[in-house]
Parts: sequence; structure tokens; C-alpha cells
Amino acid sequence: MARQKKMDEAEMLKETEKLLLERGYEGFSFKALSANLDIARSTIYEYYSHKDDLITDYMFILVKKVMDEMEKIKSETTGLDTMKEWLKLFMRYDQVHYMISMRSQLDQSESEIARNRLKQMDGLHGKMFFMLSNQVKKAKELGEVRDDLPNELVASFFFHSILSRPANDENIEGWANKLNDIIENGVRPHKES
Amino acid sequence: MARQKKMDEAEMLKETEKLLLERGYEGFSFKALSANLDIARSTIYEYYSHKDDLITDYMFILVKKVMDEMEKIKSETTGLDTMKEWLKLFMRYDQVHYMISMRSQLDQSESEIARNRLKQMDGLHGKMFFMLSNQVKKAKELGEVRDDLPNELVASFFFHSILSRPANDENIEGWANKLNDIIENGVRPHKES
Amino acid sequence: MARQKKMDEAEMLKETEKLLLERGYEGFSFKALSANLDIARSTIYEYYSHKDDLITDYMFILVKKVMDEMEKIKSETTGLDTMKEWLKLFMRYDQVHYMISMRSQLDQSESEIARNRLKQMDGLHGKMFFMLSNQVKKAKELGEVRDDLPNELVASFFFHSILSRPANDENIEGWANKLNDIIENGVRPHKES
Amino acid sequence: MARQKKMDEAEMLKETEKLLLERGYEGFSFKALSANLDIARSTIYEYYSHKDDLITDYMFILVKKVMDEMEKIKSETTGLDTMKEWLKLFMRYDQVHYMISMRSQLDQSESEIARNRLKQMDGLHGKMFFMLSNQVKKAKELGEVRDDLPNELVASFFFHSILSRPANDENIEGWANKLNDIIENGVRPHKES
DNA sequence: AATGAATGAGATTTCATTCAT
DNA sequence: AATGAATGAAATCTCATTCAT
Repeated sequence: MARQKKMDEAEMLKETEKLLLERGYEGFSFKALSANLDIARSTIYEYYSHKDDLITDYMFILVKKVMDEMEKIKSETTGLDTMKEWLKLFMRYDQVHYMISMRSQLDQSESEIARNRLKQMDGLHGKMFFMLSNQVKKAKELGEVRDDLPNELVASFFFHSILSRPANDENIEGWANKLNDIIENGVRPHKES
Repeated sequence: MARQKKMDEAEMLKETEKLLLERGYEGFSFKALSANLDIARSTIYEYYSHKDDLITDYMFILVKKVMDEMEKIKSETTGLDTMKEWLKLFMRYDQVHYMISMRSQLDQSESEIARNRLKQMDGLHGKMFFMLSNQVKKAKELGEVRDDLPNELVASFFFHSILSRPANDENIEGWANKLNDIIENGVRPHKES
Repeated sequence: MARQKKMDEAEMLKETEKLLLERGYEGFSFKALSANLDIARSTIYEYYSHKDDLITDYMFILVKKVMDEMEKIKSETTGLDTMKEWLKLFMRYDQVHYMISMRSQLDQSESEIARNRLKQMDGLHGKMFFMLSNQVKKAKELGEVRDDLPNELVASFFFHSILSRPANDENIEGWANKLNDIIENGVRPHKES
Repeated sequence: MARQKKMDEAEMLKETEKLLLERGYEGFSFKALSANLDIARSTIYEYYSHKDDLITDYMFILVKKVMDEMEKIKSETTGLDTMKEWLKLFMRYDQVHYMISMRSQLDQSESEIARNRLKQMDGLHGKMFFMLSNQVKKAKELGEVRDDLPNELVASFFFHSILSRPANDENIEGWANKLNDIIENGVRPHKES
């Protein structure tokens, strides 16, 4: 995995993220990366022997970070509150959605290391969804979620809802609340109101 | 090999869609396309002189088709019912979401034709969101949607909700109903129930 | 040689000249030609089965035309007067110089017909220079040209002098006179004047 | 095959010249060049990212070299003597004429670098003609050139005269003298002789 | 550790040319 | 005669990757 070298690997991953977001998998190249980092192209190979190794490494670290923060949040909150905090977390890491859409292109990678890391990532991803679903289950037990809805569907709803961005990105907190509100209460006027 | 047989352009677009979904923008190549269609690579250039021309043509036709069906549905239904039918429509055309994520890579296309078609597409896309938002507004007037939610946010919710797929894709109709139910009523148990 | 067809072959050659002058041998293509003539690309093949056949045909006809006019002028004038009239002729057909510079690229043509026509052209070309040199010889006999100059060199001087164009192309006749004056009398002031 | 051995850029330009003279702009290809240099085609792209970049680089260097030698000659001679030495210089660099005829094909080059270098070249070219004309003016002041001839026309005559090659290329010096003699004194016998 | 140099494989694209109608 | 359709060959160019220093 080639960690802890002298060259600032964190910067390398940061720049990788930037390039991936800007240009997508196809536009991402060691040529561009080395130019942005102002190092020789061949130097990157001292750290990652394949393009896909770097990309999957970046992706894995990203998902891992999200997971870790999810765990932390889970230990501090309960029920739908946890879900709401997770929602905010997903907002902060909204690249994840883009990376997921990119993932499929890596499936046929020639690098075994990359393919292996993808499997690990899928594992994490699965775990993440399990956590989400499980939290829904707990919220149901607390009476916070309707019993007639499949856990996975509700979980997925929280995860994808952040794709609905308001035109003006102003207030993250307010946006999170709105999203959460819709998911919890729906768009119909409440009966009693 | 079948000289003189006029190429079936519909088939070409079909195969284009297939390849784009399978491999993404980067993986899509005239080489692969020509192999799948069993024609010479250069033959494709008789129809589309740039790779991006073909891709944007496919995308435009796709969005147009969705738009047309949206119009039709709109003329037959009202209020949230319209939204629900649109939801089902989005499910049938769920490639649209993938294509949207691909769109950004086409921005710097060297083909002017492609760039123009992208502009047209953006126009259609804008119109589509306007229709969605407008329908939300009408639903509000019918008292079907809470007044405190921004039209665009609700619209966007309908559009993106279909990304929440149940594990087992069995029952499209059932799934659509569930999604719609969540959006309309939220995941919390109703107070009175 | 496929002459006398219904399609206006003269127009085809005219357009060929235009394209060759505009874009050079490399830029000339049946694709562009057919577009300019508003006919199908394949139609051109009814007249010329190879690109180089058309080009060499055009060139040959051009050189032939110049030759014919040279002959005519020769029959009407004598000595340096003939040379002067030829000079004007070369001005009217100044494409010839461009075509000559293009000629070498055709040497390795795959079309035997084209290679043969090149040989014919070279023959004409040789004949043309023979006529020029011969006329110089006759002018010498008339005492109009210095005896110490090689005929070929003087001949060549007349032929190439038209490449010296005045900045403002205004007056062709005046220009011709100036050129002729320099060739005949040189740029030094005359001793007795 | 000789990895790591730094490419000799001078040799690259030499071979470029050879190919351009042999085959013209159209016949010139990186494939042929790489074969002649016994390197991989892609290696050339490490030095010049566009075909036209290489060609214009070569051309610019060529014109620059001629200019520099012109300047040197100018500082050592005066009047028509300078012109005569320049004439010999043009003979040594007679490729220049071929390159000029090629120039127009580069006008629509897609490479901005190439287009820029063309502009620089045009600048040099303009300067060169200015030097020529200016030298004619000085020769006039010395009484060596007739006052009734436009400077530019005389200048152009010197420049193009070298296209008149004697059949047998034997004696460069003798040829130069003949050309110069014609330009200075004309082809007519002198009155007093 | 880092890098300059070189390369091979492949992608996009253009055209001359053929052939059936 | 004329044309629509298809094709093969080649050219330009881009990169991931290797290797010697």
C-alpha cells in the first residue's frame, strides 16, 4: 500500500480527488497529476505501480473515512437523530456519489491490486448499508419509523437524498434540515395541521 | 459482408446505450461499437464524424423521449398523481441518471456539433425541471403539498428518489408505490395511526 | 482518359485547380471536390479512377495550354519580342510554378496512369524549355542577346522572373515591362546614360 | 534499443529537412521520421507534440540561420557586392524556396505553437525583404543601381534568381557570377561593345 | 527516492477506393 | 451515368508503463 513515504502522499491523494472530480476517470491521468504536483511522472510509480491502484486507494480511504465518522456518530446519538447526523455527514462527503458512479469503470481493471481493493471497498460499502439499515431497524423499535417500510429502502433514501440540492447552496444546515424533514414527514400536509 | 445494407441507425443508438451503460464514457469506443454492430469502424464515421456527436445524439434523443412522455402524462393526470406517474417514468428510464453523471466529461468536447447538442440538452433539462417544479406548485394549490417546502427541492426529490432501489428488483409497480409513499408521507409513523 | 462525358468535366478541372491552389496536394481530396461540385464522391470515379489521375490530368492540360499559346506567340513574333510575350503568358498562368513545386509529390504515385502522364508532362516541359532556349539562341543570332550567356540560363531567367511580384499587383502590363526591362538591360545604370 | 540515450535534436531536424525535401509536407510523417531515426514514433512526441510544431521549428531555424549570415555579410561588404554575396548565400540555402512554397499548407495548422512560430517566421521574412530592399536603396545611392526600378522588385529579383539553375550543377561560383552578371547588366549586348 | 528518456499499445479520425443498385 | 453505402489502410496523437541512472 506504500504509505508513509517522504513525498507528501496526502497531497497526492488530495490532488487525485481534485482531478477525478474535475475530469472524471477518463480525464484523470498520471500526466496531469504529475504536472499538478510538479514532480516527474515516473515518480508516481514509486508509490503506485498502476493508475488504478492510486484511484482505488483514494476511493478506499474516502469510504473508510466516511465509515469511521459514521461509527463515531453512531456512538453519540440514537434513532433517527443518528440518521440525521449521517445525512449531514453525507453532505460533507458528497464526492462519494460521484465516485460510486465511477466505480463500474474500474471493474475490468488490469491491476489485481486495484481489483482487490475494489472488493474491500465493496465490503465496506456493504457494511455501511448494513449500518444504515440497522439504524432504521432500531428507529423502528423506537417507534420513529413506520413498520411497513423496508429498512433498506429507507436507508437508501437517506443516502441518496443529498443529491437533491437547492439552487442556491447557501445554508448547509438549513438544507440538511429540509431534507430530513421531507424524509421524516413527507411532502403532504400533515393531517392534523 | 453485407455491403450496401443500410445501417440501422436505431440499432446503432441502442448499442451505444448498451456500451455507455456497461463501460462509461471512457470505455465507450468506436472500436467496441463497430465490433458489436459487426461493421467497419469507419462506417460509423459516415453517420457521426465525432465520437461525441454520437454520444450526445443518443443522450439528446433519450432526454427528448422522457420529456415527451412527461408531457403526455401531464395532460392525463393532475397534482401529485402526475408526479407519481412521472416517478414511474423515471424508473423506466433510469439510465438518465447515469447519463447526467457523464455529461460533465463532454463539456470540453472538440466537436462543435456535440457542444451545441449539449446546449439543447441543457435547455430540455431545464424545461424538465421547470415542469417538475411547476407541478409541485400546482399540487400545493390543490393542498397536496406542504407550503413550507421549496418547489425545486420537492421536484428534485421525486427525480432522485429512484436511485433508491430495493435489493431485489422484482416488482416495479410495488417499488414505485413505496417510493411515492415515502415522499408523500415520510418515514415517520403518522401521528393518528 | 475518359473525356467527353455528360458531367461537365471542364468544371471538374476548374474546381480541381481551385482546390489545388487553395490547399495544395495534401489538402486536395475527392471528398472536398465532390462537395464543391455537389455530386457524389463515387461519381468522380466514373471519370478518374485515381486521385492522382485527375491531378496529373489537370496539370497536363495546363502545361499543354501554355505550350499551345507559346507556339501561337512564336508564330507571330521574333527574337526578344517573343520572349517578352511569353513572359506575359507566364504571368497569366502563374499557377504553373505552384504546380511544378507540387510535381515531386506525385512521383511515387501508385497509379500507373498518373506516372505515365507525368512522363508525358516532363516531355512537354522539356520541349517548353527547349523552345525557350532555342528562342534565346535565335535572339543571339539577331544580336539581341549577349553571346557569353548560356541559352538555358537566360531561358530560365525569363521563366522564373515572374516570381518577383511587386507589392501592389496593380498593373500587369507595367509589371511585365519592368521585369522585361531588368532582364534585358540589368539593374545597373547604363554606361552612356 | 538504446534506451536512455538522449535523442540528438540536431539530427532530428536534419532528418526532418531531408524528408521534407524528398516528400513534401504531405509525404512527411512521424512514421517515416521515426523509421529514419530508428526510434519509436511516440518518442518524437516527447519533443514535439504536433507534427506542425516540428516542421515550423525546422523552418524557423533555417530562416534564422540565413538571416544571421545575411547580417554578417552586410557588415563586411557594401552596395551591390553585398547583394552578390547574399546571392551566393541563397544558393547555399536553396531549400528556403521550397519551404516557402510549403508554408501556405501550414496556415490552418491546429497547433497554436506552430501558428505562433509561423508569425515569427513571417516577421523574419519581412525583415529579410526589408534588408534586401534597403540594400538596393543604398546601392542606388552609390550609383550602382538604376533609379527608375522599384527597390522591392530588384530585391525580389536577387532572391528568386537562384531558381534558374544551369543543367549541370558543376561550378557554384561560376553560376553565381553568371546570375549576378545578368541581374546587373542584363542579357542584351552592351551598347558600346 | 527521484527522474529523464523511451516506448508500445491503442484511440480518434480521414480518405481513397470498391461495389451493388 | 450516377449514387449511397461500406470499408481498409494509414496518419496523428495520448498515455500508462518501463528502465537505467
